[in-house]
Amino acid sequence: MAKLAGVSISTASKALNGRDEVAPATRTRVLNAAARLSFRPNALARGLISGRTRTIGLLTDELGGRFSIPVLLGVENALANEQMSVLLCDARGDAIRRRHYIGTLLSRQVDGFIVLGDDNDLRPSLTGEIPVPVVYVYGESEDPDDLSVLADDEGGARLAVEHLVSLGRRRIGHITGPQTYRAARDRVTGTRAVLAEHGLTMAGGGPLHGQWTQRWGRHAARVLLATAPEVDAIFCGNDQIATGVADTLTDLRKRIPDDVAIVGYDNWEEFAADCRPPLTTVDLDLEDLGAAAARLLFDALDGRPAAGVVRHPCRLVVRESTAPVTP
Amino acid sequence: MAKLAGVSISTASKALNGRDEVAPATRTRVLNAAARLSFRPNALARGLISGRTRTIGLLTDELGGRFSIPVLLGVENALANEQMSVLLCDARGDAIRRRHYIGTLLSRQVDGFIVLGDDNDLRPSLTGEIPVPVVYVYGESEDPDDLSVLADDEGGARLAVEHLVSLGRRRIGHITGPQTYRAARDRVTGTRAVLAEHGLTMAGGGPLHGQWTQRWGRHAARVLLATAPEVDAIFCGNDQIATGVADTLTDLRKRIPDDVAIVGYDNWEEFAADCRPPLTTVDLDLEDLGAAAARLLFDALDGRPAAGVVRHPCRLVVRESTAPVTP
DNA sequence: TTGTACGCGTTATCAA
DNA sequence: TTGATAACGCGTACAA
Repeated sequence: MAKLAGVSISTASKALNGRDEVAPATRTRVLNAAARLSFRPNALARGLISGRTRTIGLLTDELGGRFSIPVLLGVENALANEQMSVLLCDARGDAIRRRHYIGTLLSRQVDGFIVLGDDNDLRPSLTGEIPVPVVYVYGESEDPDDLSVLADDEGGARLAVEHLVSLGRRRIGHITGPQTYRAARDRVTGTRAVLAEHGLTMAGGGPLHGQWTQRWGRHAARVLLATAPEVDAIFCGNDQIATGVADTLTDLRKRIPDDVAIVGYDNWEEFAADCRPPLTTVDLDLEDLGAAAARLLFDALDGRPAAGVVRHPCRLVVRESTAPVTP
Repeated sequence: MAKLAGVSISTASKALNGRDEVAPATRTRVLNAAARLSFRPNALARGLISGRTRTIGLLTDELGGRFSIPVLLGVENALANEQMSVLLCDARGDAIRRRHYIGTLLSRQVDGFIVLGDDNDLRPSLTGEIPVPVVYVYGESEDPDDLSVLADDEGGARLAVEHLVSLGRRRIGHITGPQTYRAARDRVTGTRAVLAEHGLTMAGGGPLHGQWTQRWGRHAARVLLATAPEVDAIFCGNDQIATGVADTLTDLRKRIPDDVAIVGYDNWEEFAADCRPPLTTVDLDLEDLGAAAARLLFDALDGRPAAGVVRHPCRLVVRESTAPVTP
């Protein structure tokens, strides 16, 4: 290519990289030649010299789950804006595999890591094995010196319950997933806090913990209506549970939202928007979460590392399953 | 590292790469030193020499859709088994962005491409812009000289309808998505073929085309039952439609599967397994599809390129929404 | 069996 | 303003 332009290799390099120590005429000659040959500088050679590859490693544990993808998308998008690329590795929750991937990524000289949790519980820190910056996203690292970017589940629950209270609902129940999930526990905490602030107690006496499924929603709704027939709103731990709850309420001839309002969680479009009726729900803004993690990784790469926990706010999406109490 | 082992760099290289022109004692010394320093050969430098990076570019258009992820997972898994890595790029259906990504991936010297379609329609070939092997998966390339690995939608429909016929169902309807989708058309073709082979016609006179949603399923089921009240089975274009159909049948006091059997499509766990009743459905085996594409890419990288269309078989998953006709 | 020298494609330094 | 040269880390032919 330099030959085609009739200059030396180093001059061509300068011309292409926009350095100003090159004559305009020469530059255009080089650029033309490059275009004609559709020349692309070899990123490997560049990385070898600069020590930076403009590549980050994305380590996940459960890409199949529906939370990983939006986060991944947000990360990828933010990285692309900075001309960086993603090497994707799914360890499938296997420690051996994870170690192996870390080695692979390091040998490929990635500039940094993003570790994507499969649920939002605490997870062992990997930072000790990794000599480049690491950001944890969705799942929190056990090491408080690491940087974790998380969805604000407590805040999301607050949004949901405050919405119900503001609509005049006073007998609010809560049906959610297994207590072993931090997401479930945090949402209970947020729910309790808001109820207490308004001098209310939870209908049914406490949260009903079960599975994250429609089936559990259908069952739990029957239980809740048996123990607390006067319930006028149900906040559900996710949209599938909410769908099941809606099914049961309909079976029992309760009108939604007139008799009982329902709020879901996750804004899983296929469930929430197509429910009968469409669900008011909490959106985790996961794509934004991923983008935020990527930006914090850039900061670390630029020598401005951070530590601790960043909580990313959720958004309330209002649809037809909630409305003011009818007088 | 070589220093620590007290040998020259090239001797160390030979020892690590298992070449037999090195003394056993030396080798162990080198290996020890490498382990102590947790030495990892620089993949960039290797790639620079060998011309092969053991990296492939995965180009998608709509990672958000639920079909991409299983395929991606299958690809990633198959690649990891061959010690290869994936650079992930989501063009989001934008041609500009796609060109840009192709350039990025080429400059990073990927060994090959996998192009993941966002739906299974024909798509323009990218092979002209790409000087390394390319395999198209899920969506077919317009150029018959390219290699496309696709789900066998016609075959999947055959599985579903043959299952219904074998259960003694004779008045089979079909509710599916927009006719603009090749998936919908192919499944209609398969359905018609099987019905014809058994001397049957489609209940309702023909397929009902609408959206891929529960809402459409609920509506279309009413339409179908109005025009063909004797229908004893409904094959649905996806699991969401099937869920909607099940809802309406239940509303209309039809028993599933006693009065009407239902088959879905996709085996989308959250819908199919948690439906009332759980759905018999067709699984596209997408992870396998991705793995197959990866293996065909390896073949091409090894100098055994292929062309044309590979159709990957589907699997019938039988649950409670189908059963033999009661005498 | 081991070590020396070269080259992969690029950028940076420095001499011309 | 341009070009020669070294260096990045590794693998390999070839010399010792």
